[in-house]
Amino acid sequence: MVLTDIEYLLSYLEAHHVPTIKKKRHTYLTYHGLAEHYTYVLKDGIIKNSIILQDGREYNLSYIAKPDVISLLRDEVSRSTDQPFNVRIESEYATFYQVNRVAFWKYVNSTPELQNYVKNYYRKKLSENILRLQRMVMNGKKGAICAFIYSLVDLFGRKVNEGILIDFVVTNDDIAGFCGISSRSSVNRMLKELRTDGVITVKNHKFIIQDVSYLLDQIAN
Amino acid sequence: MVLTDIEYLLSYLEAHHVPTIKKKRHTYLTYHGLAEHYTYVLKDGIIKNSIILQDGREYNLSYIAKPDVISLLRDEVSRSTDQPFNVRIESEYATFYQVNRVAFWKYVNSTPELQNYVKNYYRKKLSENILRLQRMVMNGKKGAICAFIYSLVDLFGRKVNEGILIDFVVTNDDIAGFCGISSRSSVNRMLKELRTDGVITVKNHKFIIQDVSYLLDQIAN
DNA sequence: AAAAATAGTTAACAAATGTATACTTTAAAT
DNA sequence: ATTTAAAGTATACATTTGTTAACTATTTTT
Repeated sequence: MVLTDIEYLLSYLEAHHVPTIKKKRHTYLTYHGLAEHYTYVLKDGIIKNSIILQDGREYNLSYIAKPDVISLLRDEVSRSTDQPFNVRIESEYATFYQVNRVAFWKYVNSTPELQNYVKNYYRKKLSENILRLQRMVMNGKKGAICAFIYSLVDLFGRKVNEGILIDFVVTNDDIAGFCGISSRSSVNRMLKELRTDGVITVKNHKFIIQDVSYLLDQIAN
Repeated sequence: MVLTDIEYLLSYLEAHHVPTIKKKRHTYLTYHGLAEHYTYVLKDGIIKNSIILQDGREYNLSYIAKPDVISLLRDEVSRSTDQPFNVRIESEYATFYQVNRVAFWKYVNSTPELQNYVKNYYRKKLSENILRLQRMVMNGKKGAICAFIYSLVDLFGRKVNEGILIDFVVTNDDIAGFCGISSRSSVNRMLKELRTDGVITVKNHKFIIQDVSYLLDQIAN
């Protein structure tokens, strides 16, 4: 069996008994701007990347719901050790491999498989980001909400009788932070339209998408 | 003297007498979605990356105004040869090195300096994109215009008596395509506010930025 | 030179989104 | 168990942005 790049990384971390740390829901692993001597690899759990703007608003970048390197963006350049994002735990618990930053990069740069992983990581994120930028720029806020909800399908979607269950609780404020909408009441207004139009329903605070094609129609491509 | 990565690439292309092609203003080098057997490196001139959406609108990604590899995003994966963007020439002429795609990647992958260039390229673009996404998402359209005009300073800015001259003609429709504004008349309305507030003036169809700090104040960070 | 296409400007009105407030419901902390 | 904080909902009104149209100026094509 051939290991994928991330599997290769995880098996290495396991084999070398790299220590893990476990953190509780709604605690922070790292803070935007603070120096950090470790590189973290999410082992299991769900985290959210965000940035707090100068005016206090929270800008949400992404959820990460499966094993991945956290905050790879800046650590490679050795002089800048400040974290690019806040990392908050969104599942009950999340566990992370905690690797010394310098040792991590020494290891990566001496292993072709991992150099490849890093390059692919950057390219994949870049590609995703360009698409997301396009969707955010070329749509209004309602289109942004539709694009965001659609993006949850890949992360948390599960087929059920009524449609696609997003098996993860997302608050209106979270959505506001992802889509650049100014308040939870504006988010609510737009979600209500989606409910009225039979696009989504909410059950135990979780979305069920009943009409995926409606969402896609709202997203410029 | 130590060459930067891009200088290293250019000197290699020169040394190996890689052919160049020259294209006129407002012609296209590549079209989004069309297959392409060459990789292009901008030698000199100014180009614009864009995508035409299904509804006909044009989404502008970036200007490139100095030597750089064009459309690096997808070519590495050998099976997908379709171009990610339109590339249109915006200067009177632009010249490009034209390299066979397969040969280009063979060369890159056998040269540590260029592997490094590619990795840095992805990371730099990713980093820029995350910041641009933040600015586009967390601002209204007027903030988007201010962020866009500010981004022109690095590309085309030149210090003059009255302020910073953006030495390149950008139309209102171009701005609309970069900022996701729906029409040139909306762009004009917002630009007029900036003119009225003494932030910019226009001379020979070129912006002169008189108040950079105003622009920065409009951009959430 | 004439005609056609492209681009800038303004205005009036429509639609989308922001803002503030109040109230209710639910979850978390004491 | 009680209190407090967080989250959802609804409404009214303000502001921003979209839409359309008309007119002018400029550039490009014929």
